[in-house]
This record gives sequence, C-alpha cells and structure tokens, in this order.
Amino acid sequence: MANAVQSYHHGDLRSALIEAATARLSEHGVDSLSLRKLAEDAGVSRTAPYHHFKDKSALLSAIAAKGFSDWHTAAKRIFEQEDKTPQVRFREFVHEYIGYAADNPEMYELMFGRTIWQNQAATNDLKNVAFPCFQFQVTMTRYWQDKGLLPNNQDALRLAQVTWGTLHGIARLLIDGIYADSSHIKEMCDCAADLFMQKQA
Amino acid sequence: MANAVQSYHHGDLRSALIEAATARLSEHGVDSLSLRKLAEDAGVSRTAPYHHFKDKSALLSAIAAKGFSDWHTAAKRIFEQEDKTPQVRFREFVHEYIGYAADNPEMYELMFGRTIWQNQAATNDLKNVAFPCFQFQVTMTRYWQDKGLLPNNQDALRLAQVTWGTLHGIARLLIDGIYADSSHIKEMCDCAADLFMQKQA
DNA sequence: AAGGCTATGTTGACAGTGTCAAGATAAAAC
DNA sequence: GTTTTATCTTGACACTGTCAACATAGCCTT
Repeated sequence: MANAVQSYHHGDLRSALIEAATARLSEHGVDSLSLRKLAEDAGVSRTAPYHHFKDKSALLSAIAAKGFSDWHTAAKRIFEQEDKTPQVRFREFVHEYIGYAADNPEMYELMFGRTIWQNQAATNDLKNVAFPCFQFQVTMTRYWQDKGLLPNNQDALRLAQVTWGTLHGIARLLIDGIYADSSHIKEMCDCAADLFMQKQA
Repeated sequence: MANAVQSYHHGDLRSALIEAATARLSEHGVDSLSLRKLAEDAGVSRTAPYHHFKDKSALLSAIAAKGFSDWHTAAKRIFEQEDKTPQVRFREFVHEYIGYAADNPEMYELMFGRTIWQNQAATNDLKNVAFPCFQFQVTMTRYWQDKGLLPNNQDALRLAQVTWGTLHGIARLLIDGIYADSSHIKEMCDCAADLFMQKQA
C-alpha cells in the first residue's frame, strides 16, 4: 500500500479499500471491520471512503458481490464437468458448497448474513450478482430432477429453496459452531446427499 | 417500569433488564439493543447492568436461554401428541419450527446468530439450556427412524444435524429475506417434509 | 494557456457505543 | 452498632459511523 509516493489523491482508493477489507475480513472477521481502520490501512483519512461508497453497508456489499461472483463460477465449473455422472457431480457439489463455507467462514457470513440483507439494505449491484447465483441453483435443481436424482413431483423452485436451505443451514451450524463441529463435515455432506437421493440409494 | 418509588436500589434489576431487552428485541431487532438504552428503560444508570451481567453478551445469552427453553417445551408438546400419527406429527413439527422462526425472527436470530455463539462467547448457562434442546432433536430423529419416516441406514446424530440444518437454513433464508419470501412458507415446509419422507410418498 | 468544474481527500464535530475505575449508598451479616 | 457486601452512581476512555465545511488537483471548456 505504501508503494506510491504520498500524494493528495490516492489514485485507486476504491480498489484499495476493497482489498484491505477482504484481507481484514478473512483474518479478523466481519465484526471487526471498521471504515476508519480500512481508511488507515489505505493510508487515507477517515472520511475518504465516503467518496466511493454511500456508507459502510455499501462497501460490505461490494465485497460480498465479489464473493457471489466467485462462487457462481465455482458452481458452474463443478456442474459442467461432462466427464462425471450427474450423481457424482451432485455429491461433489454438496461437498464443495459446505467446503467453501467452511474454508471462508467470514466471507460466507458476510455474503449470507443479515449485515447486508436486512431491511432492504442490499445494493442493486449486489442483487445483480447474487440473484443470478440463486437462479443457477434452480437451474441445477431442475437438471437433477430431470436426471432422476431429485424427486420429480416437486416444484423446482421449492425444491431448490429446500436443498439450498439444507446446505445453507449446515454451513451456518458449522460456521457458528452450533452443535456441529468441523471434524465431521464429510459425513454430514454424505448424509445430506444420501437423504436427497433416497430413491436411488 | 416507573411503578416503584425511585430508590437507590432497584430491587429486581436483572429481571427488569431482561424484560426490557425482550420487548426491545422483538420490536427493533437485536442490533438496536444497547446496554445504555436498556438501563434507561429500567430507570437506572449506564453501568448498573454490569453488576448483573458480565458484559453485553451475557445479557443476550440470558435472553436466548429463555428462548431455547421455550422452544424446547414447545417441541416436546408437539412431539408427544399421542393422538396423532408419527407422520402427522413430523409434518407438524416442520411447520411449527419454521413458523416459530418466522413469527419471532429477532429472537430466532439472537438464539442462533453468531452474536452469542462466536468465539466461545456462549455462557455456561446458555449451553446448559441449549444443548438439551439440541439433544432432543437427536432423540426425535431416532424415533422417526424407528417409525420408518426417516432412513434407517443413517447415523442418528448425522441425520439430526442434516434435518435440523435444513429447517435452520430455510428459517434463515426466510428471516434474512434471501430468495425466499414468507408467502410460500407452507409450500416450502411441505416440500421439505416430502423430501425427508421420500420412501413413504 | 486561463479559468472554472468536479472528483477526491482533509479536518472538525457530533452522537452514539461498551466497558473500566473509583466512589456513594443501603441492606445484610456479624 | 459496626463491618462487610451487593448494588448503584458519576467520570472517563477509546472506539464507532457519519455529516458539514473546506482544500487540493486533475480535467474540460473556452
């Protein structure tokens, strides 16, 4: 950060802030993120960030947006592996989802936490990235139904909400350390996958 | 709160604080809870609460503990209805769980949010109430397995984590307003119940 | 090139927050 | 009646997000 000569204008403060925030996020958690500390990290005064983000929530939304787009591409990569059977890919998807959450707990917390979603605080930029990500879950669900992995007598949207809800719930129990510890992640994932694909077991 | 004559000692500040906090919680959300406001509500100075709770987290834990014990009794009531078939009771349980979360979003958020669970902040008092509540979920799961509602080839603990995770996840998606809106609660519950009981469908 | 517009960055200020330390008061214990 | 203990008080500190007012410098037009 201190590579450039100190000048009145930073040059690319927006990126610097997001970078600093992402670093701090994974190390110290979303709760310890303060605009003032981030400004200091970027070598800039307390209120400078307000010229790039409406408020704190907007900055957090920008970081979360990056997380969603990353996850979306990761999900697509798993889903589109042509060399594996749908069943294998489905199971892999479950493991990857929980794995992503367990490996990036603070990012996951930010993406799906109430910090940025509560009382319509979500930015339009955020929604534009997050919603396609949600939609993709429905697309995959429909595919899994077609392939006979998931029950065909259910509405795809509902089923997507339930399957995704399951992954989301397990992820949160793990992250928050509520009656589920990380040493049994694999067993839990397999159990969930088995449960969904009961008829094929 | 102003019923008693103003005296140096409050009398039952602990209860008054919890009461005020519970009221504020359901109205304005967990994020708007401040010790100072609660102290003011109770007609007492800023730091008085510290003689009854180690810190803010301890107060929140006490409220959450009440929530857990309430839910535990509610769950037992549903589970032990002898006049209904296990299948009906199971479905009812699903609806009641999500219903409780949807009706008391802020309390649910507090009970299962990271506010009180993160980095081992949970009080022993809290754990002592919450853990039996979790255990009960395992007990129920084992029963449902015995009755053939849930797959018998799965470890009860894992299955309990997954089924509960599902309810938890759906609850959170609803509460946080993430790609699931409250007008479809019933359909989502039925879909989840159907998914769990696939073989019996 | 001169001048003004606009994006960006600055300090000052305000109302909040949780929490500690030190002292005041009253009730309970001896 | 005296001492201990529980409870409550004011004062203080280091934080926080955010607004208003002002400073700087790069760009745009003339």
